[in-house]
Amino acid sequence: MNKNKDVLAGLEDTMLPWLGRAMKSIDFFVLDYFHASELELTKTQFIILRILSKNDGQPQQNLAFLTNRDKTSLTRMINTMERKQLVTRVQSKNDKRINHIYITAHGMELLAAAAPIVKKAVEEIQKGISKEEIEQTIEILKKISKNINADELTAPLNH
Amino acid sequence: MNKNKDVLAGLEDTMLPWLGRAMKSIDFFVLDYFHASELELTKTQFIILRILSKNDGQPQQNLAFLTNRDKTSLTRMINTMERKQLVTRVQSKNDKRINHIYITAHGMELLAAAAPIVKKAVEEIQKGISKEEIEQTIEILKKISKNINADELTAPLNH
DNA sequence: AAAAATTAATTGCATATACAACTAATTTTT
DNA sequence: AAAAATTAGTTGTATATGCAATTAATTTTT
Repeated sequence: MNKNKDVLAGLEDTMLPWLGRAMKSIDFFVLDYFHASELELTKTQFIILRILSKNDGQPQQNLAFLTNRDKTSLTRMINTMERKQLVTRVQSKNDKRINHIYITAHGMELLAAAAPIVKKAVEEIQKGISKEEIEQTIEILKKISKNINADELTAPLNH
Repeated sequence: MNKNKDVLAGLEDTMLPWLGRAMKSIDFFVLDYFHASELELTKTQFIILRILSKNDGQPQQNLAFLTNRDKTSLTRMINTMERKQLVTRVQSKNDKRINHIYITAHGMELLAAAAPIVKKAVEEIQKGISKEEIEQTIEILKKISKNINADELTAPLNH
């Protein structure tokens, strides 16, 4: 019975491992759902398209911030998505360093096709959980994000 | 105001995007914590070591199941971890197809070093959230995983 | 006992992600 | 105006992940 084992046992009473497991399950589930629907989109691509549908023409770095991703990760995401004609890069005329990212018609189509599939997946995921429970859980999740972001302000990051 | 936009707006009232954001924040946070402590471990490696510390000598496929990973992903995780001398593969004598995975002394050391760091990170993450709220949230997360797994039984997967 | 089916693990190919170092463009200092 | 600092994006290198197809070993059928 070592000290190490004690700490790790206590971990099961925290949200961390359960969040990890739930997220992992959800990732598989959504991936399967997309796959089964023969939807040529990944979860990340869906997230980026969704942001663009609300805020089109964002600079890459902004998009990285909005989707909580490292800018290098976003660069390569946009490479992939441009190759698949989901988005286009447009260099800014005012500042040649900046690429504005726009969703294409094809991107909008796939996003529209994804919407009902995501909606159905969410129904499955939330089955048997009351509206109040959902609201409470969302509040807790927001608190977690706030805790972390408040902490990061002391040591600003690159992403 | 198109149909697509409606569905996606409703998404914000579900747990899905908030879970995604919280998890993404946590991943960055834990990564930073490990990095700042100069701990030569990734989150995934930590998870696998933790399982092994409780259930040493698992066949790879079992380990994939226990950590909710695709078996090909696990094969490569074990490649990396074996290279770093965190674990060892031992071929079963009864069944030559099976590799049993054992944690090494070095692996145990790093796991022990990680434990207090993880503990501290969890404290930050859960700051200002009551014990009751934590318990309730864990129950919801369990329900989510159960919903998904119940669903997958109808179409068994490879992982 | 031989053939067929199943199983555990691996490899090929593709996506996603992050840190460090870099390039090119712009802004701030001096 | 020239030098220094900052900023947006890219590239190199590394980890992590999944599906499809493959290999090798074992079990089930015939």
